[in-house]
Amino acid sequence: MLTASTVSSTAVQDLLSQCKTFGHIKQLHAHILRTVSGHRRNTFLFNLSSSSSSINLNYSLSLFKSIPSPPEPFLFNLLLRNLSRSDEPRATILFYQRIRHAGGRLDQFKEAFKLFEEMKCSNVMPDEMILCNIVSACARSGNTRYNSPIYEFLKENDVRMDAHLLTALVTMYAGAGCMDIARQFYMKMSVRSLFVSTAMVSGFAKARRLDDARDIFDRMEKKDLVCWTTMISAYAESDHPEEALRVFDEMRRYGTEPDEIAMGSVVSACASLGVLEKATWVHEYTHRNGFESSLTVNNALINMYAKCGSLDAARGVFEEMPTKNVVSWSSMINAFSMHGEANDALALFARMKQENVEPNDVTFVGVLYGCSHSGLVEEGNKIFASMTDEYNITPKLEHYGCMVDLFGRANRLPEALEVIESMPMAPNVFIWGSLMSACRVHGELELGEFAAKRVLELEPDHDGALVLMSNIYAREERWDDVRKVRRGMEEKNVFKEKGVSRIDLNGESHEFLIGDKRHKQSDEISAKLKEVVSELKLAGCIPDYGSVLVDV
DNA sequence: GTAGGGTTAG
Repeated sequence: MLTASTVSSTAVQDLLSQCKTFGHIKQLHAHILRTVSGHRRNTFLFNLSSSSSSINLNYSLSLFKSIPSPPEPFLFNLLLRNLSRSDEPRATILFYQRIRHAGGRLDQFKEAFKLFEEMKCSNVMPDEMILCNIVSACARSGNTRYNSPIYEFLKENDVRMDAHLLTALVTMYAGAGCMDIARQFYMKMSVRSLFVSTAMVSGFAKARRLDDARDIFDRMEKKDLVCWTTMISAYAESDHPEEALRVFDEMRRYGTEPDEIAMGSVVSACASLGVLEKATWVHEYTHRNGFESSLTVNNALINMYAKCGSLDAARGVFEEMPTKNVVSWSSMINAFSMHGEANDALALFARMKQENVEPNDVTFVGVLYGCSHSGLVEEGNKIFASMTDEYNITPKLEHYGCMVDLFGRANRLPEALEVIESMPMAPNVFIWGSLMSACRVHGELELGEFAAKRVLELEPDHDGALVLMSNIYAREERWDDVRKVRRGMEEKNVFKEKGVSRIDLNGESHEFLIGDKRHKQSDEISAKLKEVVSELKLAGCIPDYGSVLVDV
């Protein structure tokens, strides 16, 4: 590669632009050391460091370190630009921190960032393009803790906010869920791209602010498939499946046809709708439109059929799939678990193993969920242990939740409590809530009160915990306490959320609420229910009225 | 130079 014996600046620049491999870099490095000295050597080394940062970051940094005198700000910028384009957003962010402070977390980049200290002395100001890259690198890192220092830096230095920088800022804040700040920047923009508007819609959707999301969406002059999909999945995930399907219809009226991602969201909307007729309709739709082999769509269909009550149809989709991935297996396992078929779930888990499909953490949630709902305590316990022993998967909060449920449902409450105490993370409302429900079902008032109090610490208006507390006090005839809890609930407008059950028969929807006589066959249904309950009693089952809120 | 969506669980 190297032929010139005398090295001019342009020759080195030429050679630099030819550096495509690590070997080239090392060759050129050696050449510069042999043939150039003084200030020019420093400049060449710096250029080499910059252009090698995309090939070998560590080497680039050690090159940088070897430069004896601090380079000019321009050169710092060059390196920073290359760094910020690399796939390692953390490098940029830590680098950025180095510019401002000596502190900050140093791990694998520790060595590299020692030298960035020098930048503080060299009075460097990253240019706008680089700042834009830094902000976007920060967004990609997904760590919100860098947001405000970067913004403060922009403010302190009175950086001009152009469309690029604003887009990057909106994306960063929207991605971090800071929607009010994101909106401030969004409003400053005179021209708003599809990208930045979609980022806003998506951010509001994730923050469960659907009206704000819809507002941005409705004001968009142009809409493409991605932003339609964002709006559809926003409704689907926020339990507004009807609205999701309405937006889907509107999209097609506009002449936009779905791809498999959009289709997956639509299927998912039908899953939360829970209506089998709609499910079969969407299934046929996917076939008519060429999605019959789509992994994503088929995975969503398995889940949809399971949630619409048709385990057979779910199994049908699963078995027919030309290719399956871990999501397909997990979805089918969960489908069995959901329907109380833990043995089928376990059998499928075993088959998955035979076919050498590696389970992931979600797979285990499905398996454990099945075990807990079918009372397979020992089996579930073994599987939980195998996560760490065999599969090298660290149990998450959800898995501990399943274990609390597993022991709790089986009336093995001390062990359920042990699980909570052994957790490496702080238990959340669902964990304590699970223990609380188990205590309620099994009449363990003392532990139940303890669990309910933990729930209320985390969520003071938790309806279930307040009702349980009031019922526990009522049982102990502590009427003052009962009144206190009840009055508190009234003042804060907390009501036990009423569970509605719905069944769709022949295209007609039938809804039932507690104490509800609206249905035209209400009397017949009640009579049949009584009959079933008395048969259950004969078979040894005792109905549980413990959770019914008694009006005091 | 910037930059947007999805399927399993919870």
